[in-house]
Amino acid sequence: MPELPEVETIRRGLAPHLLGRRIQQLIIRQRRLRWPIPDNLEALLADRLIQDLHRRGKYLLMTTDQGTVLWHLGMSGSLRLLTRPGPPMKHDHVDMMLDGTLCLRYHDPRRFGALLWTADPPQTHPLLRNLGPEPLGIDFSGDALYLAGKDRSLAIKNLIMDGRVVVGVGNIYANEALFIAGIRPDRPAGTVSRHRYRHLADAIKVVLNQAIEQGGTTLRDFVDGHGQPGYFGQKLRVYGRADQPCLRCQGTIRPIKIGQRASYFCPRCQR
DNA sequence: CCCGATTCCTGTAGGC
DNA sequence: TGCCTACAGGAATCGG
Repeated sequence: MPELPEVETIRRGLAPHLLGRRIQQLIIRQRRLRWPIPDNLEALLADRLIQDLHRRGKYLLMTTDQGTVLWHLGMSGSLRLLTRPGPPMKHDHVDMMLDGTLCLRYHDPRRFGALLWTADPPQTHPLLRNLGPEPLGIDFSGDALYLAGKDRSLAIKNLIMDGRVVVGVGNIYANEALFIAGIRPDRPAGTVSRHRYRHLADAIKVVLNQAIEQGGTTLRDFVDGHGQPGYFGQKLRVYGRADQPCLRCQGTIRPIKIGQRASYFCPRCQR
């Protein structure tokens, strides 16, 4: 499931190969993703020059000479750079043909991803306009989290997974960050002190940076732009470790559902 | 405004 | 072996 570290890993891997190249042709085999791929995207992208590859939250932003491609990988999407593409497999929905035989191929079994276009500054696009700060940027802090969470009853885990509060933190890293910070994931956001919010903000930064260093987390099918898995899965402290010993106190990691989502925590270390 | 439930989708795993 | 069901989840949207 691509969260911020996985998208950043893809971005870093692809950028050197894409920058300065021209899109020869876009081949779309399935337009129905989270939102339909725009009807005229083939025409809009033909002959466009790729000038930059950015990330905003979990969105990959491909800047061209006439506008920006917004790419979201949903939960099962992958982008692979292929030097000589073979015949498309099932769920290979889009091929972006670059100079020569180079091909950027989008694969997404569950089709929760999106491929959109804007000619305007991307930050004004409806999907990006209301996004909160980047967790690894200077606008994000424990104080910012505290302000977003005070007087609110929702679970702290849901607060940090809300893209309007902070972007890029999905289910896996929310669980990990709350373990590092020693906060129960189901604790009402309004009951967390400013001091503990500072710890939490630090924990989010730590876990995301560690995951980026490891090339992301491959639970089942995540691969980077060159088809390589990430290795942070071996370093997960609580996620998916129900009934296993806590790495800190040897107590037992407990699974709970929070807002229909799988959550894991150590009842002794997290309060 | 706030917050929980619902929705999209398909591969995988577990029960029988 | 095959059929069925439950489950996984990012994030917009709906309903109370």
